[in-house]
Amino acid sequence: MTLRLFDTATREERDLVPVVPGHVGIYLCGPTVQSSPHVGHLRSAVAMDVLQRWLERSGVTVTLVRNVTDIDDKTLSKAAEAGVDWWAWALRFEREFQAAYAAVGVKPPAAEPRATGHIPEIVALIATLVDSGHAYEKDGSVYFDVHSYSAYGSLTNQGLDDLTPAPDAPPEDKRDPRDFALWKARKPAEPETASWDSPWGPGRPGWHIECSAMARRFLGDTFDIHGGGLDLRFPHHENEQAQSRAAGYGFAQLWMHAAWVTQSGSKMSKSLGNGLGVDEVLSRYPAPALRLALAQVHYRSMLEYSDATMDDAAATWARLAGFVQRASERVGAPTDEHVRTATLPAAFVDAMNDDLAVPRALAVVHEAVHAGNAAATAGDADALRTALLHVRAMLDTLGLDPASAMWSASAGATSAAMAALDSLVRADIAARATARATKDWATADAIRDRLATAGIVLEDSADGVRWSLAEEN
RNA sequence: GGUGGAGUGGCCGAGAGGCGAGGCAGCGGCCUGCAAAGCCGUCUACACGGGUUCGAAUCCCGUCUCCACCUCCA
Repeated sequence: MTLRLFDTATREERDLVPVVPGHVGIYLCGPTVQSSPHVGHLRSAVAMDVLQRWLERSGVTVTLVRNVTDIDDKTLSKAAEAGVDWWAWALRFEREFQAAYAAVGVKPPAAEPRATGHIPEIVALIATLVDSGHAYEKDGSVYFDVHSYSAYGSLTNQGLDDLTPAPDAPPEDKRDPRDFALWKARKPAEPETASWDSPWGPGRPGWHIECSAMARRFLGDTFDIHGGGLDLRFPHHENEQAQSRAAGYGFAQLWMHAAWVTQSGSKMSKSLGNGLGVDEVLSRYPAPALRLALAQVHYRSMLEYSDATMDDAAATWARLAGFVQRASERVGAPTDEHVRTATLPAAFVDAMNDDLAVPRALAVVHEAVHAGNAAATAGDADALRTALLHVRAMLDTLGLDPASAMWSASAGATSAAMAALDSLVRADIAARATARATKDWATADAIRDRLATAGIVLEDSADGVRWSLAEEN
């Protein structure tokens, strides 16, 4: 198998050639936990989760590290405003982010390191840069000297002269306005708990250096893939790469960047204040529909978010889940082992290997669903069984198998509760059948309506009446 | 100003020189007491202007519009 991925650094698709055969190390820039997660935050995480699942399906061992930036200027200022300890503020939102990732089926990363938990590695890396002349200390802060590293700008295809410093940027004590902070000296107004000892005095790490240090700690000097949102390319990723390579490490071999989630054409962002909360969306739509909405547009394309986006995704999800359920009732569900090891349709494999072309892959899924439905209509059990297996196997690799433990409609209910509910619903179905037999449509419809109000959907079919829990939350 | 991305049918969204991806919605039919689901059939495209070619949504030139990064941002 050859997986081709678009490398943002070289701006071309490249074969993924792991540093260690059979193993892929991925570093994903996680959240700065200073406010609640919005839908846009989930995009890069879902994209990387799809990548991880696809690699694992191909027999590759994946180590995915997603950091938590638990200290920065805004965390300190917002916590101070709220009168809360900064570390409590950070942890509160860290939990919210974890819950949001989990809600849309993102696998927990192999490691989820916090910046504040890796001060020794950060200090050591800064010391290396100071010793080799790539960084300098000034009044207790340490800055990276962009002139000392000739490849600075290579990640984003920019020369030093192209970079125009913000006109209103404070002069600080830097040799060049483009130099960036590795270590920030403690300011008198900041709490003591927000500073650590260092060879340059008390202070805290700059944003970029923490990722360089943690990536090396968990993935080694050279690793395979570094990912994040498109907005992190510059300055964050450019700076990370400059630090790590200036220090002598190979760092990331390939860069992946996920595009925006937009609303009315504008990027969702904290600073614009137009971020749509994950909780709000999940209160209105099933979680797998949100995952589907986020995954079904290619990860490098803008994703315009609106109610229509979610309505479409919810309808698509209902169609997929409905097919899997009906088909399973008819020909039996394949075992999980069978689903995980099934041979995938070639068109699906080709699409996924072509820079994770999920939209194309989903088209193959839809074609299989259609083939399955047609087989069901024609009474071809073998063809239906094959379609069901293919559909579930493909959706499994996307983290969207409706019959998986995570997404099955009754996942939150115990089997005892479902059995009890079943006996009650069966009684109503029997009563309705009696009414229908005497063409008492009013009574029959009243029973169906009452169940619908309770969130139970009845469907008449050639095989009899089936009931299911409504998908809507 | 520098760097990068995008304009496809009513909507979403793939594709990237010749076989009209797929989904949603619409229309006609089948099934059905009705509904739901499903099946069969079907309409509507490639921002604009030139050019290359037997043939262009796809390549080339130009134009317009939009978005992002260059300051914290997934």
